Amino acid sequence: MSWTDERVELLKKMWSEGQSASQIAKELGGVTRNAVIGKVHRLGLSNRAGAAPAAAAEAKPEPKAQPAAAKAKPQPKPAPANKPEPAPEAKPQPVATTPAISPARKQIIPAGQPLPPQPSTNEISPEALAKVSEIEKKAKKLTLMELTERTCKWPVGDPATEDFWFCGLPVQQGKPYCEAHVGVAFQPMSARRDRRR
DNA sequence: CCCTGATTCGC
DNA sequence: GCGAATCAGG
Repeated sequence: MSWTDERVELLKKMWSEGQSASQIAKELGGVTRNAVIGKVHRLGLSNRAGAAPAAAAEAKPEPKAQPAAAKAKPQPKPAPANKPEPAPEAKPQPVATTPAISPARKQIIPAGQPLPPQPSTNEISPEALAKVSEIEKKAKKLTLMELTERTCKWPVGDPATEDFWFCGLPVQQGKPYCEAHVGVAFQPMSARRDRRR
């Protein structure tokens, strides 16, 4: 595949829209994200200047004044030092509360058996909760089968209803949930204690 | 581990 | 000009 006018145009469009290089590459097909990034640079729009007003104070004193000896090929190649790897220490402890109880559930009585006692909202930080309800609008609303190792597995709604789905947003590394849901699922023990009412 | 963009350099 | 390999960061 070569960079035809239309392909370049699509590239420019998507790039200025904030699409990632990999997304653009997928859309275009026949190219890798590296190719896209390379092209972006050659086109000179690496600064995402597509629509960004940009900060006036763009102090870019980069003289770029490389002495004639530009061919300089330093590459100090620092030695990969060992990683002491801090220490587990104060690791937040997973809270085993049942997620459910989305704001949408309200007072509707589940069609089936009454749900088990739900600790729900009262023990979760308001901030985290707010964050959740906000991103839930953007949720992918996946079905059980659509979940992958990389999609948030946070359930939303009532399983006894049609109004039930899984968040599906990109998960936080290692975790089973997206950032927002990790926020309500995992809490430092202290925070949990303090909230006790 | 997954992803992001940035850079280098042989082709 | 092109883009894989690599780098650097989240």
